[in-house]
Amino acid sequence: MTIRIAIADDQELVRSGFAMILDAQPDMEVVAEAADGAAAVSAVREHRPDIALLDVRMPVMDGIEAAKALRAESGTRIIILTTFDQDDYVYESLRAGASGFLLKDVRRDDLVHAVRVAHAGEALLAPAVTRRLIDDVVRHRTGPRADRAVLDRLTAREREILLLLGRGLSNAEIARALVVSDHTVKTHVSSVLPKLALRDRAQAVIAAYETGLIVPGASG
Amino acid sequence: MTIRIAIADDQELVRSGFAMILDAQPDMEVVAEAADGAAAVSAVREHRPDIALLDVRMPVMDGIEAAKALRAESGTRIIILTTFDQDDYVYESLRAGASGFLLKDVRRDDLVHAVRVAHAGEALLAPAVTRRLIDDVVRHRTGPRADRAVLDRLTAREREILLLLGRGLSNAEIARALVVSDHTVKTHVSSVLPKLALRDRAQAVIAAYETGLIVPGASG
DNA sequence: TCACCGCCGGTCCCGGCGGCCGCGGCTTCG
DNA sequence: CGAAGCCGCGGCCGCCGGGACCGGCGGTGA
Repeated sequence: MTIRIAIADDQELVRSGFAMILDAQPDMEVVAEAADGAAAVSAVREHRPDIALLDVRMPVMDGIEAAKALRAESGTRIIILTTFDQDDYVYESLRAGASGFLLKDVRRDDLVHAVRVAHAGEALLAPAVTRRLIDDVVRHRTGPRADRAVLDRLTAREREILLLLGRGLSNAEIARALVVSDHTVKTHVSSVLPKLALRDRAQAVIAAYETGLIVPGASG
Repeated sequence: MTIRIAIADDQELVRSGFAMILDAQPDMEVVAEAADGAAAVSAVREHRPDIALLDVRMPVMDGIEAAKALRAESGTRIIILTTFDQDDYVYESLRAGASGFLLKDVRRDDLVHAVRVAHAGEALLAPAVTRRLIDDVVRHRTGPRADRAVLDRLTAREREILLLLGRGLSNAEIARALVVSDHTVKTHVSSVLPKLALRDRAQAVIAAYETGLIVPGASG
C-alpha cells in the first residue's frame, strides 16, 4: 500500500525537491502540493493524504496554524519542516499534534524514514530538537523531585492538609472539606509548618508546588 | 578522526553483532566490550571511548546505573539499548544523561546514525520513545500557559510584588527587598489581589506558579 | 501495661494581613 | 490644560492565622 503525501512550502524548489525524493520511493506518492498554509489545508481536505509535510514559514497561514486546523481531522499525520529550530516552533508544532519536526538540511533517507515512521503512528524529530526536548524533560519533569522526600516527614493527614493549603483554601474551608472542626485544621497546620520549616501558609503553598505535591496546570 | 566505541551487553551475540556493524564503518572502532555494568564502567574509565552503548538489563549493575556512574565523567556520550521500551527505563536513562535510547530491533544504519548523532553532541531516540516523550511534553508542559495573559492586568511593579509573594516573603521582607515602606507593599498587595481575583497571599502564590511566573525547581 | 503517636477538639492571645480612606508627586494621554 | 494611571506613603480597623498549652480517643509496640 502506497503512502500518499502532501507537501506545502512557499519555495517551489524546496517543494519539488522533496517531492522528487519521496516520489522516487516505490511505496510513496506525492498527491498534492501547496504554496501556503491555507492552500495546504484545503489540499489535505480534498486529497486526504496519509502524510502532510508543512513548512513553518508560509504566507497567508503558517505551517503551525495549518497543523492546528488539521489536527483532529482525518488520519493525516503531520510533519513540520523548518530551516531554523526555534524553540517556539518546536513546542507549538508538537502541541499542534505534529508527528515529526525536521530541519530542511535533513538527509534524504532521514526524510524518507521520517515519513515511514510518522505513517506508522510514531514520531521522529531532528537530533538537535530531540536534544532540547530531552533537556527540557529532564530539567522540568525530573520524575520524583529530590525534595519530595521531605513529605515523608508528614503523616497522611498532614499531606492532605498541605494539599488543600496548596489549593489556597482557608482553614474554615479545609475544615468543611474534611468535615472536621476548624480548630482541628489549625492544629494540623501548626503541625505541618514546623515540620517543613515553613512560616506561612503561603510558604506551605510553595512547598506543595516544589515537592511536586501539586503540579501547575493540573486542572484539579 | 575515528569514533571510539564501547559496548556493554550481557549477551555475547548481541555484543558481537553490534560490534560488527560499527566496526564495519570506516570511521568507527569498537575499543572495548563488557558483559555487565560494572565492567562497562571500568572499561569506559580505562579506554575513554567517545560513545558507550549500554544495555539496560545487565547483571551486577544495569545500564542505567552505569550511565549515572559515568554521567559527569569524561566526554563519553551514552546510548542506552533495550529490548523493551519501558517508560521507566526511558526517563531514568535520560535523567542519567543518555544521548540516545534505542530498541534492539534498530535498523543497522539507524544504529550507525545514532552513534554519529550522539558523537555530534545531539540526541536520537527510538521513534516509539519519541512519540511518548512528545505526548508527555505536550500533556504536561504545554508551553506558555494560557492564563499567563492575566498577568498583563498587573503593572510591572505589581508583577514584581507578585513574584516576591510567590517566594513566600512577608510584607516586611518585601519592603526591605524593594527598599520601600512596608505600607507601600501593602497597598501594592491590595492592588494585586483584587485584580487577579485572589483572596490571600497564599492564593497569590498559587497564581505565581500557575501563570508560570514562578517555575517549580527553578533554583531561585 | 504503659508509653508513644496520630488524629481530633478546645481556649487564649496577638501579630500580621488585608480592606478602606486619604495624601502627594510623577508621567502619559486626550 | 485637566484627567487618568502608577508609584510611594500614611492611618484605622477587623479578622484570620498561627503559637502556646490543654484535653480526649484510638492503634502500636516495647
